[in-house]
Amino acid sequence: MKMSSDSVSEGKNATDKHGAIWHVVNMIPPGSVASYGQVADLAGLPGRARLVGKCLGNIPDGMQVAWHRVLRSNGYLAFPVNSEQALRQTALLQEENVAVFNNKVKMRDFQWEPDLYTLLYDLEK
DNA sequence: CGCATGACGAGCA
DNA sequence: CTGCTCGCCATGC
Repeated sequence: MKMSSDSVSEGKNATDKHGAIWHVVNMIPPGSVASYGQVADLAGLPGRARLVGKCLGNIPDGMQVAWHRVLRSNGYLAFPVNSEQALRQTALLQEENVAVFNNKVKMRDFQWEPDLYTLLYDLEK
């Protein structure tokens, strides 16, 4: 059958991407954090860090996503110091024993490192 | 059409 | 550490 190359094609539409992203984010274990780029990579969207940020800013009402475990690759929270969002994120992180100083987390100590099983199985579902 | 803007990131000076 | 450039791409003007 013929499938017009426009509008369709490319197996992933926006919805699929959002789903993949939220799936990855919700796999980050409590007490660990991941960067936007890391989430993008694990979601099969290399180089799409900004897309991850966009998704986390458009979480459907009611859906539960561990958005607070995602921050910049350099360890800084993605929000301005003392902003409402930064304060809330800091509180949520400290509740799971993730240390936040000066709007920043030490990635060396808290960055999530998925084990092989997670990479081969859990991330595929 | 170009141009600016994002919950971003890596490289370089 | 700071600042600048370029890559990324959806959106809006």
